Amino acid sequence: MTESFGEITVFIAGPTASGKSAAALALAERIGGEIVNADALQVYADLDILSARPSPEETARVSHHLFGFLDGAERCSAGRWARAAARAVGEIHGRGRPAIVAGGTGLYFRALEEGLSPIPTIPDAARNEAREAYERLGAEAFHAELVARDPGAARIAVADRQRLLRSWEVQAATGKPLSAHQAAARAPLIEPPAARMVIEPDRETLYADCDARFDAMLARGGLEEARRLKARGLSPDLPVMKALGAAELIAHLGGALGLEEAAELAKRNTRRFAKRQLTWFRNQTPGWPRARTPDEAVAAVINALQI
RNA sequence: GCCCAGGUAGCUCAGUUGGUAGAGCAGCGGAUUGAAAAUCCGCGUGUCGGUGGUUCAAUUCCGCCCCUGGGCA
Repeated sequence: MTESFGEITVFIAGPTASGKSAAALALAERIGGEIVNADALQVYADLDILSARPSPEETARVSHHLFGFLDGAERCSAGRWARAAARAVGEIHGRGRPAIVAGGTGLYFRALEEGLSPIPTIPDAARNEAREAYERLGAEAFHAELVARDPGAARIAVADRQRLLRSWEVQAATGKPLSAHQAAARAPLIEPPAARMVIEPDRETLYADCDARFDAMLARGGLEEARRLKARGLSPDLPVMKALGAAELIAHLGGALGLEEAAELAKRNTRRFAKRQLTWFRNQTPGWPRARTPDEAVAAVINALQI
């Protein structure tokens, strides 16, 4: 819209169904920006309807990046996403335009803005070894063994299988404790954002919107999308298989649940997820300004940019 | 109008032989360094329908009233 905005970055974060995409789109049109996805599941090509990806009409209006760019058989990660996002932001700036990073994955924003401790990609062999050891030892002994090698691992809860495995596999692959890696300095992957915003609707509205959106997904063919994903026969461990809605609908297609039941479960799990996101943003991004609606968010960002 | 049954957490209910109450589901708070839509930790949130009475003490017993469901008219 004007030249004055130039090569800046704006973050728009918020829980699922809070209207982030709409806000990002409106803002992009106002300031001539391009949008970069910061949502962990919207990166997968297999999830269009079920991850509420922007429509063709929307992507025709403004350039969108990092949506549906990975096959479901692949595994995204905070590091992988952050590198791709930094590249996308750089390219957008190369065109002299603002980059609007929008999504609901708090860790991704942090990885981009603050960086992650440098740790090499863990080969499958180490991952498998960790899982094998976990099965063999059981959580208790696995945790004890881990702490013996890396006292820093003591803060990981015994029941937190995922972090336990991560810690083990990093040590196995690099010969150095995860906590030592994490003590290393982190470097931001991009220049500091010119504005950051969290859309934080009131709880009742947000939950009602979560429920309504799932019904809309079903109406738009969500069940068919789940059927296609199920037909691929991918490993249930892959992130794409954990998508809210997809997981419940696939369970229904397998005969485990009635459709009504699956829908209720999907809505409930979506509400819980939205709550976890609110907790993250409340406590992990305390300095970011808040808005209750997409419109307020856009207005506040514009205002902040003009000061 | 009369007769039953019931009114306890947001919902469905349990319970207290009188000492102000607890389950499931829903919900709430927190952690978060490459699976993060993941993974994990913590928390009953309550005028026991209302009002009088009996009692040291009533959510519990008694009376009356209100509400809901069923039956009879």
